[in-house]
Amino acid sequence: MLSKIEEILLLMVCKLADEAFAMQIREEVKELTGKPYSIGGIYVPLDRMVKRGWLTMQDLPGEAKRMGRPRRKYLITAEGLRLLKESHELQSKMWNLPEGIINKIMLS
Amino acid sequence: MLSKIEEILLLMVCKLADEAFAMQIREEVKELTGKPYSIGGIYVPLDRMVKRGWLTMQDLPGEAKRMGRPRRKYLITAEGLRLLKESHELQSKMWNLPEGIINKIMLS
DNA sequence: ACTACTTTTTCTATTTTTAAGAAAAACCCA
DNA sequence: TGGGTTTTTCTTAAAAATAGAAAAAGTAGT
Repeated sequence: MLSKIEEILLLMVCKLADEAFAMQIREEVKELTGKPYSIGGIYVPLDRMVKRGWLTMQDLPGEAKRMGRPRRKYLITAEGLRLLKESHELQSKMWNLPEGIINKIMLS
Repeated sequence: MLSKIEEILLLMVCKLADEAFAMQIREEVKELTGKPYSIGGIYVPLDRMVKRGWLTMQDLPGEAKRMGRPRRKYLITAEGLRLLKESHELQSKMWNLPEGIINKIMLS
């Protein structure tokens, strides 16, 4: 099962598409959650997912005009997509509860 | 931020209401996710959430006809409800993406 | 009442993940 | 060339997930 941060990161990679660089992703996560994330908090799970084959990296050496190391673009794999879909389906299932329960939660 | 299992457990406590005993919850989680969970996989996060004030426990000594120790019923607190709501809102926000991206994922 | 059995909880140990950030690498421009 | 900026690599510490043995408490049969 995907962890929370893994799910968020995979989704942000999909969303950013050609702009899916680690620091851009970090920005998106901050915006989404409202909380700043440490550098390791982004790279560590991203790299773990690369190792597992849920993401791939594509080096863009010097191509884009910028400072720093060769930027790495992240791309989601078929397996990554499958897991993300599965995760979303679990959530739909989870929250598919009787009206009364949902109201109790959402009106709290 | 709630972890995946914490969110599921809080939700199952809400759903089961008067039947929110650990082993019942374990059954529900298995049914929801399709995977069996170890005993510790249920009790450890439940107890952690009690310590944090997201759940409370109510002892029902001998009341219900059954074997074993006095059964413990779990109840969600106001703080637990708040976190669950927050978690749901984050998810709605996350998955609120352009149609094209959603399709790419859901049709994979 | 003693014993065997069932159910639920308590407790512990191991592995995995999260989290934070220092240090290194690569590039830019004066 | 040398100082400044950006991105990545690497390391460490804390928290969470996972698995399951052992203990507790009651029941039923003899």
